[in-house]
Amino acid sequence: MKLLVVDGNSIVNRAFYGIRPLSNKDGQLTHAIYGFLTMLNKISREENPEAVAIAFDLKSPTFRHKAYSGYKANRKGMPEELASQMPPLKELLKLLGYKIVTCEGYEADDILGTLASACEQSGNICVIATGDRDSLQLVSDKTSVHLCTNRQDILYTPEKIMEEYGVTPSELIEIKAIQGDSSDNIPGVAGIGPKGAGDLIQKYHSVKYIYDNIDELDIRENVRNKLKSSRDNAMLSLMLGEICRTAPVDTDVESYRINMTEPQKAAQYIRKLEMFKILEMYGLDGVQTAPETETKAEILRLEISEIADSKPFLEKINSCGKAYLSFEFSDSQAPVFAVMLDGIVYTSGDEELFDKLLKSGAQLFTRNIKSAFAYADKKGFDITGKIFDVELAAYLLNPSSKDYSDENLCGLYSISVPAADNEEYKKYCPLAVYDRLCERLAAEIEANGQEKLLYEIEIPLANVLAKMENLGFAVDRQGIEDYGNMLSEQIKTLEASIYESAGTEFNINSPKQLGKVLFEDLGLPCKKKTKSGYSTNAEVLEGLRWEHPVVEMVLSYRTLAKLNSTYCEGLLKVIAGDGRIHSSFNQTETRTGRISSTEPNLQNIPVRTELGREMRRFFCAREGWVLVDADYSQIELRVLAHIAHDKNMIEAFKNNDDIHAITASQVFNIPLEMVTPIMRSRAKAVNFGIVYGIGAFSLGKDIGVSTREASQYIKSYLGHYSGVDEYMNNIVEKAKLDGYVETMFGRRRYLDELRSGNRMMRAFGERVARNMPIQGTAADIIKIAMIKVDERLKKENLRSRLILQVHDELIVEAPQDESMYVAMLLQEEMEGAVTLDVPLTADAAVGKTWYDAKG
DNA sequence: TGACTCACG
DNA sequence: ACGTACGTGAGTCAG
Repeated sequence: MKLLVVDGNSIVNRAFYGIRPLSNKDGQLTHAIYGFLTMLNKISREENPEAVAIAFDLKSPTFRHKAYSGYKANRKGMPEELASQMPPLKELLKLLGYKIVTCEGYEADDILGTLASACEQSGNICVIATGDRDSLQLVSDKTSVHLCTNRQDILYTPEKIMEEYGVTPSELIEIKAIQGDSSDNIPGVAGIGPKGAGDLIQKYHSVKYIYDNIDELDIRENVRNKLKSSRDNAMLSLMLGEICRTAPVDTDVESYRINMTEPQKAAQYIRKLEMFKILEMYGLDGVQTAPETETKAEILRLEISEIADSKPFLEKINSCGKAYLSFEFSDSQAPVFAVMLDGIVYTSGDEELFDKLLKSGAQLFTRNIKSAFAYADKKGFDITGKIFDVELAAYLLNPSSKDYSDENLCGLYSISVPAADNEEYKKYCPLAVYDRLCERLAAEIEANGQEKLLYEIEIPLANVLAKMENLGFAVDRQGIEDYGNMLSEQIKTLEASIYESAGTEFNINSPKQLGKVLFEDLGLPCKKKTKSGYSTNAEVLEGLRWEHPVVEMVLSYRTLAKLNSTYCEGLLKVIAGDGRIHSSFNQTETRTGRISSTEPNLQNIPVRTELGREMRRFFCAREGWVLVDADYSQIELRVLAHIAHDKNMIEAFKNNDDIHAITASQVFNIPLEMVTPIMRSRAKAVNFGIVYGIGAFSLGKDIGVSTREASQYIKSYLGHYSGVDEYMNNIVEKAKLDGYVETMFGRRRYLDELRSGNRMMRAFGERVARNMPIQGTAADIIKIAMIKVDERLKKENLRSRLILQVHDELIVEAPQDESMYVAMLLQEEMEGAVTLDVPLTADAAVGKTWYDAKG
């Protein structure tokens, strides 16, 4: 039999520091629990043990079997954020059928040693899972150590240890006795480190032998003296370093067999912690959780029937004024839908009935309302009545979530979903409890003060986005093909030159192969590395430009290959039958409130380089029409000036000054006339940095000055813009108190990172706290502008339509004769979307193609 | 599937 | 001592 012995404390520590904080709605942190179970599961899959023992230290032992006064005195206590996860973790492990082992006066290490010995004696196999190299001394032909590190797991057998350390497992104790271990307060021999200790033990095998023969051995004199003066410490260390194998714990391997007796309880507990991935991992996602009232015999059944007669059905909906609705559309756009009434789910495919429902004026409770808007747009009618969209509501409540499915949301709010006996009907199960789910979500939206955000921004926006998707963006297919062919030619030529220059043929697209060629075959100096090898990104290559002619060619190759594969080939693949590209605009993807664009992403079409910008010549208006393009000028900095109430910055924007030049004159303390282009561009980078949450190192790297100099700039900046300085400090403090930050319109982002024990993670949380209200408010503003533009185009019976948004830019396709008016309309609605303490300005331009229409 | 690279605001 | 600015999506390689 195979026994897996888990070093619980070590693994939970790795999980805690390795994963960013997660918590459930009660505020219970769960990332250490989640990480622990994920790691345990991975190890179990690899090792396949029949029995598992999970060893933990006890919190405050009353005595130690190792009588050494300073022992582990300097080991840090467990942070509260981790301590709070220990009781639920242990409870959950028990529910999952694992046996937990602790022992008064003994450490987890000692339990590992004891169980490993027990296995060896009873002829069983033992695998120890730990993140700590201390346990390697326990390795034998029956015991292996599965070491979990940040990078990868390594399985240690006696052979592997010999390969890595050149000694036997038990000789590791001898090495440690000489080298010492400050984290365990093992003194060792002063002045001898891992290398010296390893060499001594490889040669002489034991500390005792070394001391017994110390004057006869071939040892360097200074090492001999160090050994001599630390003799007592070395002997003590030998004792301290050896893991005890006689802890009084249950050594009957049979008793550790995995045995989950109450899967329902386990499932319920996992749901309470909101760890739905774990539910799947243990195959418990199908296990029904007993209702909290303990009337567990009763299983909710989905009651379902077809709508026989639509007339009385509609009347009933109209009289209650609410419809809980789910739907999907087939390729022919025929709807299949279901409506919940009094807990019963009614299904239908009657198109006329569906349209009537959408037009009835009843409040619709549903999800994916964007696709219903798209359907109505295609059929030429409007959806009336108030709309509640589950996914949009859930997104506003927590934009960081990755899963807005009904199942997940019901789990989140402990709403038991009825089960269906029919596969086909499974998808309708949550609809039977939609009244409860919607009520909960709506109540939270109200409690957060996010009603306007939901009903006046996101839901109307879904309609605008649906229409943009339907209409699409016309493209010049032939133009893209020709351009792509031209690129392919150049790529072929470059490829040949690169092979010749490098003296070898390889896959230039493979960073691994490219790294080998540049840094090994050609011997170029390597400055930066990635996890898996040499870094070959553009920044690194720029630095090597003058080292070898092949570098320049690789840079060009990369540029051309990207243009060709992502843009030419990629876009050609998604041109629809109408000659237009219909991107999807996702409204629940970003954590800041921006929209995203997929299949294809039209928000990252090249513009920064002239060659890439050519691509925009192929995005055009249909025959006789033109594009009207308008973009906000400095919207994020203006938002910052407003929310930070910074007098200085507000004044600059009121005067319609060149903000980067003004910033330069302030930061460098010189008159505006004396600002050079270089200074302006540095000031611009500082402005960007401020919005992103600033760091001197990165700013310095960005503008090519020392970290020192960059930090001078920042200091000077914050000195002149004291309102910004105050805001940056206050927002972080507020975020720590509230647990979230928000935009001017109440869009929230929760920041569990701020409570992390990990410094990097906390620093990240602080930058996000500074940035999200700015980026998010700007996102809110352009969304409002889009809704207003759309409304006005409709109200004024114009034929022009919005076709694209790129964060601070809107594009309208307009008939030639409407173009001038629409340019004005766009500018007006964008600038007037909201009123801030600073003016908002937008610049509009008209052109036949996107290239021409962008100022 | 994750890592790397690179396109955009 | 350690890694380094915010937010995205797509193509490619390699395990």
